[in-house]
Amino acid sequence: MGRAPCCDKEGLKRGPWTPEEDDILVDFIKKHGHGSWRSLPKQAGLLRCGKSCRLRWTNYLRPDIKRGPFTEDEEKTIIQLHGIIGNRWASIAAQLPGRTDNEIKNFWNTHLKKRLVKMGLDPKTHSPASPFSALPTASASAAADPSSFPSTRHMAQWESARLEAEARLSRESMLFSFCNNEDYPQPSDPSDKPGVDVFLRIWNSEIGESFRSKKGAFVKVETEESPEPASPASSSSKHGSTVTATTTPNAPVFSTVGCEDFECKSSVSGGMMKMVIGGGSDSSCSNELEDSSETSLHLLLNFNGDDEMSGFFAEDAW
DNA sequence: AAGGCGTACAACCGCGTATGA
DNA sequence: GTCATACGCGGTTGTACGCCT
Repeated sequence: MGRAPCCDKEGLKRGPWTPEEDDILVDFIKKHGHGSWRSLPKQAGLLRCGKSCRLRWTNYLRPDIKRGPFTEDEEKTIIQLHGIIGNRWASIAAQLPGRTDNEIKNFWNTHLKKRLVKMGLDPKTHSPASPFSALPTASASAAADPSSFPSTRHMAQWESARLEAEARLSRESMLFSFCNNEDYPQPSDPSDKPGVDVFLRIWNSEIGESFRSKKGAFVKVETEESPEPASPASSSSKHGSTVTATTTPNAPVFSTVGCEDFECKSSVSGGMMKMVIGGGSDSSCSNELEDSSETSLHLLLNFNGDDEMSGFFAEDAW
């Protein structure tokens, strides 16, 4: 399929935008909306291609863009989501109102990626780097046993704390949101609702959409109250995988949401939270999903209970 | 003061995909 | 079903800026 050129390059301006160009673009979009980006520059009187206008608007001029440094909560969200879905900046940005994919991508590449590398973690997999990688102090045994690696435990402990809070909040949200899942209320600013159920948000976001679009995908996340560290050897089967973590006792809650050939069940009862996303019978598809989800969750949840998480966000971790 | 170097971020490029004729 | 078009996304580049020597 032939791809149309982005624009007529002749006579069009490139490079940094001037304040005058910004004003023209903002004024035009305020009055007319952006409509077709391709025709916008001509209509607005800008010597730019539509693509450049769209980028300038979405990444810089849009009124709802949040400026300023990333908060710790935003950093945590980025790291967590990146560990799960990788370089899907647009999906990550969808979870951070006011932040653009470009901004998050830049922040990742200039700050967070380096921090992970410095900590001896592979920024792609978030798993401990091999003993042959850049971290000279990482012993072979630590690399072989992620649970013994302090940095991993930092991440894991934070993740567990989130899970605990999310399990608690799930009790309150599941009954209502799953009954009306098409209109699940998204927080305008997640920072207003710290700990809001990430599973529900993910399920109702593009990320969830990507899961739902995989017919036959099957993921099972199970948490149970236990004083013992989660076993690294979680069960894995044709139907999905099981991951365990510590939660607090909860009142029984059970709800189900689904579509034609896909189903998401969740329950919280007597200290056990169980979430099952499933459907179909295509095991090859199932395996594909299991790999990424299981690996990430295993890594994050496989830890001891000591309090070392603060180190990840400590100054010296930069 | 000047040059070198590293960092941060805006902008560009090219590919994948959705949509409509 | 095929093709053309437009848009969105992720990777990469260019450049301004600050710090260090």
